[in-house]
Amino acid sequence: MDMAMATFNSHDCGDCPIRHRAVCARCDDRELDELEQIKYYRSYEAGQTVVWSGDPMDFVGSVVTGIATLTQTMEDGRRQMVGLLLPSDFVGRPGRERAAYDVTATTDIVMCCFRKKPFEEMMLRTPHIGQRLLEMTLDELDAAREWMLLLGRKTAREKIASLVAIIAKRDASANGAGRERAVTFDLPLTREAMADYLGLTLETVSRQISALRRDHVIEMQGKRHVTIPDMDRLLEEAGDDADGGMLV
Amino acid sequence: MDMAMATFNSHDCGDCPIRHRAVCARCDDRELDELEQIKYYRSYEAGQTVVWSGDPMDFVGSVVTGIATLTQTMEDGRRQMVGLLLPSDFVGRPGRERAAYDVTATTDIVMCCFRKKPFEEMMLRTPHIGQRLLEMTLDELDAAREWMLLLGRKTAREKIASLVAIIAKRDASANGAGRERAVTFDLPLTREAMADYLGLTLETVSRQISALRRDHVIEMQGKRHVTIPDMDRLLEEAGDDADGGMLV
DNA sequence: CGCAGAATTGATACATCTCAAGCTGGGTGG
DNA sequence: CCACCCAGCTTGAGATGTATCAATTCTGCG
Repeated sequence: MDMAMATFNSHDCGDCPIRHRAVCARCDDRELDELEQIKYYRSYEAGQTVVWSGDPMDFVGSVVTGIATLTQTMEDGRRQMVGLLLPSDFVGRPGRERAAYDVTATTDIVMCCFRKKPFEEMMLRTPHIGQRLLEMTLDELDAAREWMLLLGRKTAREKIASLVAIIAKRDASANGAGRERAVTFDLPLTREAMADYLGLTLETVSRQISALRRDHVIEMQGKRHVTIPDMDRLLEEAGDDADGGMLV
Repeated sequence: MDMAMATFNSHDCGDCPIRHRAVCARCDDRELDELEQIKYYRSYEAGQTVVWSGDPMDFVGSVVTGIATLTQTMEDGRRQMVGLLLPSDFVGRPGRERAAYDVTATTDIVMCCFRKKPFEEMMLRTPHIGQRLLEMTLDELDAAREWMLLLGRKTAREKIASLVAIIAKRDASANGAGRERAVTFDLPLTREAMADYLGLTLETVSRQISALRRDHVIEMQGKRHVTIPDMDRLLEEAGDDADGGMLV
């Protein structure tokens, strides 16, 4: 808890790091005040389960810091990650009683939660929230569809390259860096989580990472820290068009 | 065109077959009047492309009758279907200039289109539209995530069984039938389209259909008409829990 | 009737999975 | 402080499911 809160101590929406990107992005000061009435923070340590699929869920909320995942599990244990939740991403569905997926913290996380009932009522009165949520949901749907192409049609090597590219891109946009020079960052996922993301086994993930390393598409310092010497080369390996499929 | 319009001749929202399910579902009479101002119908024949990915798109709209697909294509030609559009499903994204996917009619279809600019303006004034669109988008996101599990973790046999189950379920709900007795319906997709849906080759699709037929999980009259003697058996083969993963 | 697109079936190749054996590095208790 | 331990990771060898290439067989239609 202390670890997770270390980088985030404020309870004031005004200096919230995700103020301009989360579900509250379009809210004016009055609306923010109202949201503050029903909000509270919760922290989870890396590895903890936030909610189990099928469990009742009496809140919705936003990831403030850290990374969480949405996964689906079949009866025999096969697992597929279906969402990667980064800061500002929304968890839960207004109008739904129970969680549809397992939500797991992969790093320490802080969430900004709203009690579901009051939030739903406020949504009806406050178009700004619904509008922003629609926008975010459409973005998620696009991401899910890109992911479907990856799962259905890409080779293991392309899958790994794609995942690395996605994380690199997110990091670049978070840190405001351009594409001009070598990018470096940490993989926030274990090999097993990557396998669940990509529809592979963890052994195949490991092998393909080794192969990309051998071919100098990526460089690694330790098991988690990655350097991309040539982003265009990586995107080529990912099978995306050179511009990374950006939809303006 | 005539074929497609045969089952739908009205231009009055009042007797529209998707009135209660489409993006206009929550609209009152006044709002419907306003929508009628900016709406027009278009028909496409089976096989026709409605829009190409990347092309400018100056309308949004709903499928009224027939079935269309959303597909993504890689540079080397690999294709993955990322959406199956049934009557009442929405096409296009408010705020987006260009189509993100290829939209193709797989049967003759009729679409109810709205000019994009006026529709966007009306959305800002009319919470009912945005609310319904949010609901529909969240449903699509759930469907996309179920599909991701299929693409990432299911075997070819399970994929085919799942697809048949999905179509059977939709048909049952359209025709109001319960689960009690044998269901029969037409596959609205070619083997190739099924392959694109499932992330398989068309040969594998064909082989697995033959296998399910041999094992009496499905029965077929001709190449398209299917009978399900035992729905629970089919769901078992699909790898879903017995209740089909219904989220109430 | 015969052609063309759609579907089936067969033989083989190959990518990924499975099972199994080590490796590595950071934390812990003796 | 060091040896051990253990989770996470890597690598290997062999099995297997699906893709690929190729040949027929259907089926609807001009």
